[in-house]
Amino acid sequence: MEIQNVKDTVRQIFTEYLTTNGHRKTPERYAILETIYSIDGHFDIDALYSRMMEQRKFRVSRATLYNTIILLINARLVIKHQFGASSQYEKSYNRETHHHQICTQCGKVTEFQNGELQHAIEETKLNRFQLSHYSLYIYGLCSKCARANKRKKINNNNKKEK
Amino acid sequence: MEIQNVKDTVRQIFTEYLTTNGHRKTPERYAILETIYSIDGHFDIDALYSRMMEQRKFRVSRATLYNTIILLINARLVIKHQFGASSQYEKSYNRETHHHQICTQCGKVTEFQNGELQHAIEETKLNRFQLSHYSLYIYGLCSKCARANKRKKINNNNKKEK
DNA sequence: GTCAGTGCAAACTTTTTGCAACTAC
DNA sequence: GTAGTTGCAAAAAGTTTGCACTGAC
Repeated sequence: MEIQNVKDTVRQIFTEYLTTNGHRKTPERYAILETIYSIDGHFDIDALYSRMMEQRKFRVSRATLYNTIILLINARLVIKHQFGASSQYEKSYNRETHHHQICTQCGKVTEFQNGELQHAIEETKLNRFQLSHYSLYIYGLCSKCARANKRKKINNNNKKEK
Repeated sequence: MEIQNVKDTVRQIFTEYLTTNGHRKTPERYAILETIYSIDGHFDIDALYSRMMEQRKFRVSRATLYNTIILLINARLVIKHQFGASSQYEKSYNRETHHHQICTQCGKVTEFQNGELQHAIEETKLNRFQLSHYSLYIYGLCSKCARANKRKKINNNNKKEK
C-alpha cells in the first residue's frame, strides 16, 4: 500500500473511532496521527514533539501528545513499547509484524522478521485470554559490542601478563 | 532443587561474580539477594524495600537497592521487566522459562509456560546477535475484563433501546 | 452555548547522582 | 589506610494533573 493511501486509511479509522466513542475531531489529533505515520520505526514523546515542531510547524503540548497517543493505542493505530527509560511508540497499521533485538550493552534496538516465530506465537493456545497483540524482546550483545568486548578482554589479559 | 539449596547456590554465584569483578562483599548485598530469592513472582523496588524492612528487619536505602539490582542482573541472577510504570524484577536462577500475559484493561500480569513456544524462540536464527535472554509479552483481555466488557455492552444496548 | 480538549505549569513518581560517612579489604 | 559502598537528600527524567481558556459540536 502506498504511503498516502495508508495515511488516508488510518485517518478514516481514527475518525470512526472518535465518532463511535464520542470524542471531538480536533486538528491537533489529526496532525499527531499524520506525523506518527510519517515516522519509520520507534519514537518517544520527546522525538514526536520535536518532529511536529520542525516538520509540520504545528505546536502541540506534551500533555496533548500523551492524551492523543492513548486514543491512538485504543484505536489500534499505535502500539507502545517499554524498552528503556521512556516509553517508545510506533505506528501499527499496515506494518509487518516484527520482533525486537535489544543490545544489553549499548541499548541499540533492531527489528527482525521471522514468519515461523510469528506463526508459533500466534498459534499458541492461551487459557482464558483474548490476544490483542504481543511483543517479543530478545536481549543480548550486538555484533559491535561483542567485538568490542573481545578486544577489551585481550587487552586486559595482555596487561596482566606484563 | 530445594529452596535453601537454591539460596546457597545463588549466594555462591554472586560471591564469585563480586570477586571476579572486584566488588566488595557487603552484608547489604547478601541481604538483598536473600530477600529477592524469597519472593515468588515479580516485584518492584518499592515492594522489595518494604519487604526487607518488614521481614528481614534489614534497612537499606533505595539507592543501594538500585545499585545492587544492577549487579544481580549482570550476574544473571535477576531479570528486569518493564510492564507498566515502574520496572519489575524477578529472580532468574533455577526458574522455569515462562512467558507473560498482560491484561490491557486491568494491568494484571500472569505467567504461562509453553515448551513449543520456548523452543521456537530459542531456535530462531539471529543474524549477528548473541542471545542472552528474552521476554515475550502477550497483551489482551483477561477473562474477567472480557466478561465485564460484555456485560457493559449489553447494558448500554438496553439503555439505548429504552 | 456547552463541555470536551488544549496549553501551561505544578505536582508526582521513579530513578539517578553528588557528597559525607562508613567499612571491606 | 584507602578506595569502593552506603545513606541521604537533591536532582533529573518522564508522565500526570489542575485549571483557565478555546473551539468543535
